[in-house]
Amino acid sequence: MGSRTVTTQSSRKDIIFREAARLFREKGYSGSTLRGLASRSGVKGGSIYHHYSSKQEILYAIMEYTMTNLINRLQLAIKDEDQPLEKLRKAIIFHIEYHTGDMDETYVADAELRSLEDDNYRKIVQMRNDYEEIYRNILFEGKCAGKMHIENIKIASRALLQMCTGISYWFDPCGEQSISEIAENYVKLFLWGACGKS
Amino acid sequence: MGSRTVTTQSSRKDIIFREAARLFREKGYSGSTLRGLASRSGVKGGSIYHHYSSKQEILYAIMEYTMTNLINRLQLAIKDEDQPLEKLRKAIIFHIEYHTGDMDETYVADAELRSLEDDNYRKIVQMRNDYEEIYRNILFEGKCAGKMHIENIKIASRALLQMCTGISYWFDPCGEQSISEIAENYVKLFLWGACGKS
DNA sequence: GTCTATATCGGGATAGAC
DNA sequence: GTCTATCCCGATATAGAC
Repeated sequence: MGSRTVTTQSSRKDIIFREAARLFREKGYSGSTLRGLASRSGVKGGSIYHHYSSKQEILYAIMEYTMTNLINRLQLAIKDEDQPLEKLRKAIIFHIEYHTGDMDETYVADAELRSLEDDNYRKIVQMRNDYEEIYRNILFEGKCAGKMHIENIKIASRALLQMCTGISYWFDPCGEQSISEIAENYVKLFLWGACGKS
Repeated sequence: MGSRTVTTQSSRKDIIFREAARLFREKGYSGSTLRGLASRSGVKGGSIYHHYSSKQEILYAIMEYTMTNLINRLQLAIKDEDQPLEKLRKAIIFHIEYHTGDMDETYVADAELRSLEDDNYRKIVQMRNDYEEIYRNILFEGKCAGKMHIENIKIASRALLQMCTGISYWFDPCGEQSISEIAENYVKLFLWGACGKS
């Protein structure tokens, strides 16, 4: 997204981007129409094509932007931490905070893989794998250091991420629980389980 | 689904039902066409309407059938078990086995809520809530009995179900790991966490 | 119960004026 | 940079023959 460094103004392209994420989240990619997107963005149908060359390009832009952000910021969030348990904790919290902060984009990035055309599909799958690999590495380090007892790292990392990503399916920013409460709850749940130390 | 009690033959309606679940899973409800469904089912487009009155009715049939099955069979799976931990174990295993056995139907039931029209939507949301409530009750019993240390039951039950449902997003029936291996792995993970007893 | 033919509508995308 | 007008296609659904 071409966010300006100084001004607080959103360009029309930014608005279309944001509204597309919201619309795709609500109705799915196939269920969304460019006329509907135009209407929410305050323009008429044809004007979309001044900013994007196709519907598919909008979807790809959302997913590429989201995955790039996820990977870069996750690396930033854990780079100063050596202790595996603490590293995992920071990674989990980052994932949850990003997924509850940019809920529309992350939901789309998570749910609309099947709507990508071949080339786009390959690129995003690759990025998703890169992201997950960071979590697998953390679990692997923790296991080697004897801090975690994980039988199968692939399974555990998937379970962890799915459990955390799922928060954005029901999280209500106006609800009673704050993000950090929920996040800490998930960290404990994954580290110590339902029967572990309270 | 009108499954016969004796014969092994699938009626055409059953075939359409099954192929619809497969198609909706691959392309999403909005992304699927009745022509495509007809083609996979071995009939021409118009013939679908002899069995179902609309595309929406097919989607609802899949979701209603799946949710009914889930609720009934879950109750059956845990009805003879009093011990909370063992009850939870059986419930988790049931959920995973059903979700990996009828992958297409359960995926659709999980992902296509937004494609349901108002009345259908309300009914399925109600059923989904009934299903989740059974899990919440198990966690509640376990907590009261002092067997589980769960801060927030709503959060924990959602985390659990999302983590388990997610298996059907990547599970490969031809892969190396068997369902029961994966299921036991998940049970351990949820009960004891990544740092608990191995 | 399945077919062919068709009505009707709404979608993505383009062209050219302002 | 946005608009209006339009092209073209494919979608759901219906009607009536076989």
